[in-house]
Amino acid sequence: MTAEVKPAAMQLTERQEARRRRILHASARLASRGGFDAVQMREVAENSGVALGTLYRYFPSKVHLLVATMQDQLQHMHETLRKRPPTEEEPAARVAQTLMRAFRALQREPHLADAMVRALTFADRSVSPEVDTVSRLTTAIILDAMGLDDSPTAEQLSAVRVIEHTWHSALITWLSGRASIAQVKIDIETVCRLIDLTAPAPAG
Amino acid sequence: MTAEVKPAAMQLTERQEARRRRILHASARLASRGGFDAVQMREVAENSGVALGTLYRYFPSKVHLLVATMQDQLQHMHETLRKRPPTEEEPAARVAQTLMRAFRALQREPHLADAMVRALTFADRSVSPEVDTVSRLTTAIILDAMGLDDSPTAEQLSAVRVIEHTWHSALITWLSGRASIAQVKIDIETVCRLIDLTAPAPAG
DNA sequence: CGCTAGCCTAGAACGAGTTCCAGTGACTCG
DNA sequence: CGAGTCACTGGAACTCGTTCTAGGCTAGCG
Repeated sequence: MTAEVKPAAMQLTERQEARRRRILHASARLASRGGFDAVQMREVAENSGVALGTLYRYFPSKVHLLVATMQDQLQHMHETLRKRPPTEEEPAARVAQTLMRAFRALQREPHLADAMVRALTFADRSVSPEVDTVSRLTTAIILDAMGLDDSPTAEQLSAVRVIEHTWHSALITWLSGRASIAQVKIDIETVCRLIDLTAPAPAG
Repeated sequence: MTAEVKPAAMQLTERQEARRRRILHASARLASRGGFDAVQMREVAENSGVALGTLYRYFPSKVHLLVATMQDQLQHMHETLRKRPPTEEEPAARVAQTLMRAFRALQREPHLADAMVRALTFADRSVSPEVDTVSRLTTAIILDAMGLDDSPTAEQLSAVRVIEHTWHSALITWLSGRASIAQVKIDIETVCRLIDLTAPAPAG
C-alpha cells in the first residue's frame, strides 16, 4: 500500500490525510452544535477515532485546530462564491454583495462561525502562519469579487485590508449579539465605499 | 465607619470600592508583565489581598475582569486625549491622529494591550453589557476627535463604527505580529477617509 | 447582649486544555 | 527474518479557570 514517504516539508500519507480530514470534520461538527466550548479536544479525538496525543500532533492546540477548520470552510466558500459571481456592476457593490452572501452562509451555522471566529481572534503569535493563510484567503475572495482587470494598486490593497478588518470585527459584534444583521449590512456597505474612493483612473 | 448601604443598583461601600480598585490594579499589573496568560485568577486574588471567591463575586470571569480593566484604561486614555486635542484641521486627520496617539500609548504596554484586546474579542454574550461600555467609550473618543459642531449624522455614525472595527482588528493583527505599525497607520488613515466621505453639508 | 443576614476567607473540588509516558504496531533497511 | 524507527494508542498527570463548602467577621436589630 502506497509508500509513505515524508520529504521534510510535512507531506502526509494517504492514511494521515484521511486522519486529518476526519479530525477537521469532527471539529466542524462539534462546533456546529455548540460553538467554541463544544469543541472539546478529547471529544474531537474520540469522534475522529484518534488518540488525544495524535490529535495534538496534527494540531498543536485547540486554536490551531479551529483556525485550520476555518481555512477549510473558507476554501469551500471561496469555490462556492466563485461559481456564482456577484451580479452587481460597481466593484464596491460587488464586494458588498459577496460579503453579505458569505455572511448569510455563516448565519446558517452560527455556532460554527462563532467557534472559528473566536479562535481566529484569540490566536496568539504561535498561530500567525495559519491566521495569515486565512487572511490571504479572505483577501482573495474580496479581490475576486472586485473583478479587477489589472492587479490592484497599493491603495486598493489598503482598502481591502480595511474591509477585512471591518468584516471580522462586524462578524464578532454580530456573533456576540451586539449588532443586528441590518447593522452589519450597513457597516459592510459603508466600508465598501472605500473601494470607489480608491479606484485607479477615471472616477475620482 | 461609614454606613454600608446598598440601594438595589450595586452601590459599593468604600471598602468595596477599594477592593475593586486593588483588583483592577493587580490585573493591570499582571497583564503588563505577561499578557492574557499572565493574568491568573489565583494570582490576581492574592496580589489584591482578596479571596478567590471574592474576586469572582466582583468579576464573574477572567474575561469580565479584563474587559473591566480595559474600561478603566480607556477612561484614563480618554481624559489624557481630551487634555491634548488633535492639532490637525480636517476631521479625518484629527481622528487618525488621535487613534495613532492611542495606539502609541498601547505600544508602551503591549502585553497589557494584548490581554485587554484578547479578552474583548473573546467575550461572549454574557459580557455584552461591559463590552458595549467599552465600545461607547471608544465611540466617544472618536467623536471627540472629530470636533463636530452639531451632533453626528447617521452616516457619520456608520463611519465611526467602521473606524472602530478597523481599529480593533488592526490592533489585533499588530499584537499578534502580523502587521507592522506602519501598516496599522496606513489602515487607520485609509479608513478615516470615510469621514470626509460622510461629511454633512458643504464638502462632497 | 445575643440573633440574623451578608460578605469574606481558606481551601477543596471539578472540568477541560495540554503534556507526558510506556507500550504497540507498521514500515524500512540490513 | 531481525532490528530499528517512528507514528499511534491509552491513559495518567498537571495547570488554571471556575464552582462549592464550611466557617468567621461585621452590622444592624430586638
